[in-house]
Amino acid sequence: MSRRGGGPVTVLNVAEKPSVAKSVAGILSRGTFRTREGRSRYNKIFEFDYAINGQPCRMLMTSVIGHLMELEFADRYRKWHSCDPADLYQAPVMKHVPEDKKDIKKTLEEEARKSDWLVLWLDCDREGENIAFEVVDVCRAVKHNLFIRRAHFSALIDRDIHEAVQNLRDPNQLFAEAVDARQEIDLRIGASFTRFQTMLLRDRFAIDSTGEERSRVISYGPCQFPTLGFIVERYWEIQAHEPEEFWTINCSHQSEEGLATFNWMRGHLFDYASAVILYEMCVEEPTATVMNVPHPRERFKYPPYPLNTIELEKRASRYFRLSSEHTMKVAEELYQAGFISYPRTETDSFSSRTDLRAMVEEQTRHPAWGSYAQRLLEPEGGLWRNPANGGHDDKAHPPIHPTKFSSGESNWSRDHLNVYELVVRHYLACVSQPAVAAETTVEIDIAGERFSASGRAILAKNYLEVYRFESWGGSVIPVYEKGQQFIPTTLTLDAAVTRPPPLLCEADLLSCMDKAGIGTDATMHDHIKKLLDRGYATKDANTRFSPTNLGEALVMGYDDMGYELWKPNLRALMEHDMNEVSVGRKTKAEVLETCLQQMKACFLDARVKKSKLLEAMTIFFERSNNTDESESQTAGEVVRRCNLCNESDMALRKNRDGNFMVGCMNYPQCRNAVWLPGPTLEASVTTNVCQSCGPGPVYKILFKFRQIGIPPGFDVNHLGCVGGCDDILKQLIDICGTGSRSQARRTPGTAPSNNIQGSNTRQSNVCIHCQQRGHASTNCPSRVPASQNSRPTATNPRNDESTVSCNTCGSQCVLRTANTEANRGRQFFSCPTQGCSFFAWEDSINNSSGNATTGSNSGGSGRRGSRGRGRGGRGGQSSGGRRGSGTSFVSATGEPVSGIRCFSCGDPSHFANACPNRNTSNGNYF
DNA sequence: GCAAGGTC
Repeated sequence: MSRRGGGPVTVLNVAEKPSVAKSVAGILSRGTFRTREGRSRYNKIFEFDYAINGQPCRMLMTSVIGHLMELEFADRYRKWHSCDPADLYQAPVMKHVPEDKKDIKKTLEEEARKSDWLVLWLDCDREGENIAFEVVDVCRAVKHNLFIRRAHFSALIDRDIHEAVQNLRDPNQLFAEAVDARQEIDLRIGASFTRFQTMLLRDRFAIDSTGEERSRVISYGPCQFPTLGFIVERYWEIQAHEPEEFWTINCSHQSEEGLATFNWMRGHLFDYASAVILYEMCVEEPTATVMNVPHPRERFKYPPYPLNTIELEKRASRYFRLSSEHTMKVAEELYQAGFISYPRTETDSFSSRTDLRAMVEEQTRHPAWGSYAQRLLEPEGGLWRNPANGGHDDKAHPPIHPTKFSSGESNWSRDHLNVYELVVRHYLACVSQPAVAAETTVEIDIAGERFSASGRAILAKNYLEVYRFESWGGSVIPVYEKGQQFIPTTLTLDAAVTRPPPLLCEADLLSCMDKAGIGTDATMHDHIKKLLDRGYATKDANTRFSPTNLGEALVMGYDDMGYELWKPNLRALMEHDMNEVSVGRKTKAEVLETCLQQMKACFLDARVKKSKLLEAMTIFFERSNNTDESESQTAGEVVRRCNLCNESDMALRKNRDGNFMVGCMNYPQCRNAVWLPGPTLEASVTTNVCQSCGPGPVYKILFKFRQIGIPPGFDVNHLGCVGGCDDILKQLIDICGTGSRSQARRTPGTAPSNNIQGSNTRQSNVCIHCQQRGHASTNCPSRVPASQNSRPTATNPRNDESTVSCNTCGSQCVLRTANTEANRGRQFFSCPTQGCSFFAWEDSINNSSGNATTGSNSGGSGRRGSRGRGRGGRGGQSSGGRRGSGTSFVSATGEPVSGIRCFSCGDPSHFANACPNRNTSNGNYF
């Protein structure tokens, strides 16, 4: 440590924000500092004496307000028309202090001139380090020989602050450089794409009716676009969803003790015939036998982790429907008034040095939760529990917690009351014991099918008493004894339909951003608000987001170019590079060069492919009158009146990829569309009217298919109807698919479209059998009742193996015999494992090995053929039935068994319960 | 007029 001969040195201390300057001054001076005004009315200067490592110091403590500087292009590049946007990848950039920060700069300059040392108390993260160097630049410019040191602290508590000042270090240049690189990349990419797309699109299209096009900015940013991408992607997922029917057997039992609702342990089946067979067997032998009654098991519901910014925003959105942006505004005001701690924090664990009980003590006076706080402090109550550690620590701020008691201030709005209440109740919940319950599960067997029912008795609510935002329901079921038998009160076969996931709500969006690393805890709400301000998305009353036409068109345009500029990957790569710079594995210059080079190439290519953006916009917007372009849109030939909106005609069209569809001319108001087979080479509307489809007239279309694209047996020429009567068309779509965008963009987990009647999944009440509206598939007039004609279509020769192993769940499948009118005596395999929905008719299994005959071991009834496990192959053979080999099952002798397919998609490599079509993340597919 | 990052 450098010292000057004997006398005190003057030390200028600078914090990132006024509150920290005041706290640090208070701690170091033990509350004896003097305050004077600086040039900025927010940034006071605190003075006190202190000794650093024995060196007497005259301390001056002041602050900035976040970044002091902004990055900007050199003058000549600032006007939008001053240069080609591509030039912005090389244009000189410089940091400057914006007008509203000039007074802070002046204070720093004045105080630095008087000082010998400069000690930097910025937050201990990359941005803080970067701000530190901004402060250094300003101060050194007026005082070249300043001695510069950095204080490292993780919390504004005495021990940390005293330790920090006695262990001053050098500022971390690498951290600051990582931020420099981030700033420069963000600016160059953001400005170039924003200028490009604004100038390209704004004047060409009538984007809004307010006549404000001239001032509209169609911005691009590496955070705002991925955020928009999440919204659009979910919207497309909903558009692409095709409802699929499934069946489940439900059972209930009403006794004097109450009602028990039993769930089928297979869950549900997508195959109607299988479900009916199992159901009919249950109905014919409906006696339920109680298989086991395990002892009640203790269950816990744990309190949440300590509150950080993202959780505060998510919960305020869920509980009070506040926008994240508004929540932060209210929280900031509560913080400024001293009622809650600093609201921008990633930290969700309390330091072991925090006085947790003192904060509870404060709240004991509150009329609503005071008595709970009091009980928390009573040791005999046993309600206290040290808070869990959420695993995040930004090393700068503690979790959000109450800092001052209030039972409501006169100037508080309802939102202030709500946010304060959330912070307090959340804190009290964190230091409470979890809720406890006893759960019992009863399992019954009806005709070989298993059902279960659960009851839950809440033993102690604990934290739920104070955390009114969460609940945990109790339910009571009658007591059963093992072996007990009863006849169910109801036993039904019920149909349901898969539903698309909901639009993203604000909490979902924040989670997506958090997971993908888009924005920081302090800026996420800004990015969301920006999408609304820019007119890229809208938010409904349930805080769910939809893209606007503009938002969807932009994402569609870039997507069609083949770029993932709207996906989070780019930001993730940039973040990764920033980390590399901050640990010294890459230099700032290196990262800037490679990243900007790639982005410039992408920019230039995007400009070449600008027609994709224009085409996407054309789908949603009229051409503006103030352009001289004369790209006319062909109206297409009318095929029929739109059977969805009944307001417009539907016309035959060909999209830019050469795919044909018949779409409503009222698009985008009406999205009714029928996509035609992918291999369609030519299509033209004829004057030939279909005699069976209505409401008429529905004109037939003359197709010419690509010979190479259609299966053998189909003619390249076909006169077809899109009204729903044309089986050939249906088959071709089933086999070859369509050119539908929704199909092309379908997420990997959704089933292919075979809906010839319309891909407009907003109208989801379509019978999946006849594709007509107005009835569910269970009531479909075209359908033969399953009990009369429920045989699967499998035509494979009889299988000679009686036992197969389910490769999905690893269990031995059981050979059973159907006992229903339609299928009496027919044998089938079913997997006994709970939750595994494997079912296969024994006579549909094709095994050419001709081994031992079936049935010889199956006993009189054939219900429970008990065999050795057949998995794993024989001798040196590998298990030919493993997934991926094309056959999922092996016989008892190790031979592969073919002919068993997934009920859902028909793929022989898996069964329905492992079908990727069901395995989507949204939890709404089954 | 453009980005995202600080913060009053």
